[in-house]
Amino acid sequence: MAKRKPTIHEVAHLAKVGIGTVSRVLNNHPSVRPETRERVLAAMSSLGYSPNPHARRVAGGRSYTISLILPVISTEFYNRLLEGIEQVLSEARYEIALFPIFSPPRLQRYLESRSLAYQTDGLLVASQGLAHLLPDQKFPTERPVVLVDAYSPRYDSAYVDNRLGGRMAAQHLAQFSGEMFAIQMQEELDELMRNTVGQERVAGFREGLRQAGRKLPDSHVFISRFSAEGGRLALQHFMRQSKPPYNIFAGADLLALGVLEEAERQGLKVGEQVRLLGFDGHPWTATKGLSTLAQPIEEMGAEAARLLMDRIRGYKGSPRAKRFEPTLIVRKSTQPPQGVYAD
Amino acid sequence: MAKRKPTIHEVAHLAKVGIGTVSRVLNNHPSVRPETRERVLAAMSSLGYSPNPHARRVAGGRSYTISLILPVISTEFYNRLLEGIEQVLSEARYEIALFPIFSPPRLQRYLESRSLAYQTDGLLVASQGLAHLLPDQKFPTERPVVLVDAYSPRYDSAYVDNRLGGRMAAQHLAQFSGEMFAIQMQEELDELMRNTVGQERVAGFREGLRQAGRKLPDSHVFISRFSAEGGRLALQHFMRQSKPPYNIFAGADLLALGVLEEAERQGLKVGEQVRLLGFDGHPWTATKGLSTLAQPIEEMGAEAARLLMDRIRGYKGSPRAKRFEPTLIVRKSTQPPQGVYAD
DNA sequence: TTACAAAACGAAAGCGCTTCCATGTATAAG
DNA sequence: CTTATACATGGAAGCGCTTTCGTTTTGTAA
Repeated sequence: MAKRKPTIHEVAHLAKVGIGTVSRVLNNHPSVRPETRERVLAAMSSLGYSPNPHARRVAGGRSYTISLILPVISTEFYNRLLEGIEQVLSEARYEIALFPIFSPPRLQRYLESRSLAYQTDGLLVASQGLAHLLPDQKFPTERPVVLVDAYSPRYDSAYVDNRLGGRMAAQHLAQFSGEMFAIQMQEELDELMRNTVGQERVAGFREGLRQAGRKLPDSHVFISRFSAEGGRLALQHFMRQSKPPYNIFAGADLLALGVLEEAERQGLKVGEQVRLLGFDGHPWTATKGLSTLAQPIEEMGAEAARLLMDRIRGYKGSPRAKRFEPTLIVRKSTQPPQGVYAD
Repeated sequence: MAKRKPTIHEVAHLAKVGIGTVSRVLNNHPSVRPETRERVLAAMSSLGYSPNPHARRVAGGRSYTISLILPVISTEFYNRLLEGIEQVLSEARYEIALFPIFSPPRLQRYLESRSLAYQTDGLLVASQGLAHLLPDQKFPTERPVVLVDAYSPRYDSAYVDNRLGGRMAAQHLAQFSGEMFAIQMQEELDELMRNTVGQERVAGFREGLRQAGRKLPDSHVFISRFSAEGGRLALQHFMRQSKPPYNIFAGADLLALGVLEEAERQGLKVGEQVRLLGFDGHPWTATKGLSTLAQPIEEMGAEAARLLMDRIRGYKGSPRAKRFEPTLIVRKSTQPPQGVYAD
């Protein structure tokens, strides 16, 4: 028999206070004297107390949980996003329930009124173009909804300016001689992932190149699924049409990784015959010497969480959008003329 | 203002019964007269009532939720698995909380005592080799644990015999002339995904080929990440070493898909110059004419859910293992001598 | 020191359920 | 027709919290 968990009453008794005070300590209510709070905290840790979240939910009339709806790809991106979200929400003693979208019917079920997603106090939606799937492009819920890594005029959103990222890539790569190439990622899961991210980045890239007076023929854009192997195929494809040097803007670090692998296999020197710029700024790019456009993923997640908490706390204004910009990090894959590239 | 949700009291009042009876109807308690039950059910639907799960949890002392811990790959597989699990659990009025393992530290956090995963009534773990990460190879929880798509002597498990699948593949492909090849999938996420599935399938394949007196040189095994593009690279690799026909056992349908794509690109006729056998039995293999070893994924999920429910209901016996076998489905990618392959 | 507002606190009243116990009703046995 | 037994039911108690309300304590100004 597992010994029963201690309750708020035992803590109150041990700390010689009422249960109301214990609850106030739990919820960071201001009117508790510091020394009382200390005493309560001490009692808690000596008993190994942790509050029963279910009781909290029924008493509070809220679930103290939010739903995060996200696609099942790009592990690393979503891991970082979650990191940022969690940080903000845990301060508010909120939990996150994850809803990976495995398929369109499943999304529908998530949004049905009996499901867990529906029982939460708010929705964080991290899927581009998800709204397109829904009637009226609106989520069928009374609860607040915030988009993250996506933009819509109907909802609060926190997103990165991918188009700008593309232009920054162009600006950076334009310094080099040789032809320009791009790898555009394309998600496959039918409508669900009507992800415009890949398009936007490459569109920005194209735009930037035009401004710089450089060309990007359609045949120099390789459309790839989101995998390292896609990057390898892309480089093979480019090698079939042109001679080095190749200036390649990979729509994502993972694609760039594949290019690195294939370049090594083909004996091409990265930084000279292959100049390569990724997108995402994942930690491992540092050790690989990969230049990249770093996205402030964690901050974006944190901001989205804040927007949602504001709504949950009753904020009623019109939708707010928080736009983030990527940061260029230059490493040896785009062997810079000198140090960090300056604007 | 959203109108307050109806409670059990309103239902009781409308149906002219006590709240106890309503609760009994909710929980399928046997001692409710059919006509009373009807009346209560009618009242519920006329009020649009649905029970408050949080209240249920605090009153019942259980969370009526189980955790499903799963890797972030192979969407399709886990979608189907979830389908099977859901079916069983929803009958028992249980919810599923999903915990995708984005990274090892995150797994640790999931298992920490304050987290949601810990608050649930049981764990369903769908990750090969996950246990290896943990001290003593045991999950740090008092709650029942059931493995799905994985086996361990310490826990109840439901799994598919991958080795057998490999042998079946060998038996099937051995009818053809030409050299043998295999694509072995390998997960990348460090320890986390120490997934032996790919190995087992290929090991079984090798074993079966040996019994059939056929060879599988090491150089004919291409180790690939889990992506369609991996399959394309594999075929390129095989083409560099040998001439057609190629008899290829792809460790997964997704890899086989890549082989199909590359074969078309290279102008190789599938079923003649390239004989290809997948693994998984995903629905789309039918339209692609891909032969495959179908796994009873949904059934496996359902069975795992049943094992877990048994434990939650108090079953105390020693670990039970439920083994499933794949089924060979022959299509035109392994142009059969005649109809369906018979044992 | 007294007077009074503000801050800190204890305890009671819920939150919406499950479960238990007492009561009532129908059926079987005597 | 009576007594025993099972089944059906209503309602109170209780799950562990939050929140409100009223009381006590503290701090501050007179």
